[in-house]
Amino acid sequence: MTSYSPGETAEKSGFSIDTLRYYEKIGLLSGIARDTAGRRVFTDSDIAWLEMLRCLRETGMPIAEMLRFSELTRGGTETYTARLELLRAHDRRVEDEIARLREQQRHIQFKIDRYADLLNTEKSCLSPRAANTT
Amino acid sequence: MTSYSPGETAEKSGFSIDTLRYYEKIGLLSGIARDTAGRRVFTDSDIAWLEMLRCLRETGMPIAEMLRFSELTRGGTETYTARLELLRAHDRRVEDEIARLREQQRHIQFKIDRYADLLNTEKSCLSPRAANTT
DNA sequence: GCTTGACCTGGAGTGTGCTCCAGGTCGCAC
DNA sequence: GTGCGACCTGGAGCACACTCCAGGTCAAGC
Repeated sequence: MTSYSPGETAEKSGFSIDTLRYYEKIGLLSGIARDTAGRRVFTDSDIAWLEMLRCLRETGMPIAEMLRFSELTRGGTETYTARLELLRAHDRRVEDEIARLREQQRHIQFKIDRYADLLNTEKSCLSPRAANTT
Repeated sequence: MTSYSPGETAEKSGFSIDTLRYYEKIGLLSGIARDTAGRRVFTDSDIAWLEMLRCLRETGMPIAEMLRFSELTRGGTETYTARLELLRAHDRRVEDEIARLREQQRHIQFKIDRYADLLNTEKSCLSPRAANTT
């Protein structure tokens, strides 16, 4: 099992070293090994867990809920159902968020079209003979 | 031209009265009329502008950029190109954000499937004869 | 054995976007 | 003319998720 220094882990995971420390402090990372000098030693499975965290984080899950998920993950088989439900609820929220963004994007694109039209009209006024070339 | 009290405006726009005051203070709303008692009086075009702000806000545009957009809007025809560019850039960011969410959502759904499989396997162990009924 | 650089700790500070509060004003209903 | 509720102001406070800092430790290279 390969092991990684804090610096390597930061680079691989995309979290800063400070964020890694912060995540350990609040309990999102647990059981991180130390070397004789007290420095953190990350494993492949730590990296995998960090990727999971990154995925949840980037889809807008609040830290508090990620904490709940990592507590469940520390539990055994009997927490599978709860974990599944948590992820499914989050998946639905992501779906809703995407739909909301799409909807708002339509409004923005409508505005964009309006401005494009206004600019066109303006151009036509400046050079009237271009008005028919629509 | 219909006019609206702060309370009505809050309800119609979805922003709280405090947020409306805050937006006026920082310059996102300008030229809001007052009645004789000094109370704000909003018009239909204020409401329309608030809808635009809501749209930009909910698609993740930072306040600083919304400020820039409202300054452009206060300018005349000669800012159309700049406004168009700003909106187009934002539209692209929204597009990217949606793509990013979709991509991360795939990872989450992969995890969901894994947990669902694990639960199935577990069930099969408890009642072995169900193992073939895949 | 000394320097260097990566890391350690606890705790304070930061940026963003609101949200709340104290103390006051106004207009209307009773 | 008193009470009430909606609103006003300036400014403080808050939630979130980090990010930075001071002061210190350790291992490796020269």
